Amino acid sequence: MDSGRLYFDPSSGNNMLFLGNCDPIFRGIGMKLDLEGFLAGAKSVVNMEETYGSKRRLFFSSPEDLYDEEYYDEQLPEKKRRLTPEQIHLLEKSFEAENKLEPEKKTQLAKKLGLQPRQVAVWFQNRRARWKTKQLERDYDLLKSSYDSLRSDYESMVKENEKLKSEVVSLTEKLLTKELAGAPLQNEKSDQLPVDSAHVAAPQISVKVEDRLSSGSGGSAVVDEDCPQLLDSGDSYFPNDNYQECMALIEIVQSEEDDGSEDGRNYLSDVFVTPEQHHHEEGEVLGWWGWS
DNA sequence: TTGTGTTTTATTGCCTCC
DNA sequence: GGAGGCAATAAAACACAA
Repeated sequence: MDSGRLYFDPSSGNNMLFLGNCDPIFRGIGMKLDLEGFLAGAKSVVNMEETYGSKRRLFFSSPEDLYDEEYYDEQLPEKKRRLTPEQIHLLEKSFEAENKLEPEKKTQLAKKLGLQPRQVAVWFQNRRARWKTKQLERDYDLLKSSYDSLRSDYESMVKENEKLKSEVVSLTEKLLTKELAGAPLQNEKSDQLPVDSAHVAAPQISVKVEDRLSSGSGGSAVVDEDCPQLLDSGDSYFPNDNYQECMALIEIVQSEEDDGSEDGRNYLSDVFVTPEQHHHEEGEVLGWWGWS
């Protein structure tokens, strides 16, 4: 560790290589050498494998070199030196062009920068890692804004839905009130509540027909115990409260209406029915009104 | 000045590909 | 099996507040 490090010597303006602490036998010994000289092929000193890792790197051609005074310096340089802005600029430019290095390009770049090829490789490796991290952040931001937008759409739709539901309830009430006031609605029903279109959006609610028909005056509609089910048993557009409110009104209307109707039917009987009843009720043609 | 957090450079170990 | 890539990590360098 901490061996073969490059640093910039401000006094000479040269990139220098720090050799020391690289091997048990050299531990504690530090030395400097002129990198330019090294790169130019100064042969007496360094025989270095490019690859670090588990391999042992050889710094001296012979043990004698270890004791050669000219390579020592009392003042130990920094262990790690940051690259100069110029070096980084060139590396960045190369990275922009290509984020992976061909071996030739690596050597070429290393020479140009006065660095070891290994340093260039490491720089690219770290640069790729940084790029990846940034890319992940960008992707996260993108997904988050997309999620936020969808969520906001969803929330406004929920609000709109609530609004429409309360509108339905209030209109239903008005309708029933009108009916209670005595206005015959038989002819209006098909206009106001076309069965086909109504199918699309209503919970299925039923009134037991036999109950409705059983007596002249006392026959009250009874809500089927199993009835308050929605077609889609999951999310309801028609909360239980509203449903019960409506059913209470229907009960009143129906008990009023039974007396006078010709066939014992009113438009509400067409409206509130379960699919089961739609099939089971004998002799009765029941419509149904559903919300989707 | 010092403590602390962040960034950069370098190492290690594992994996894949040829 | 060697070369090269990547993830994880160490450690130096740097930035900055107190």
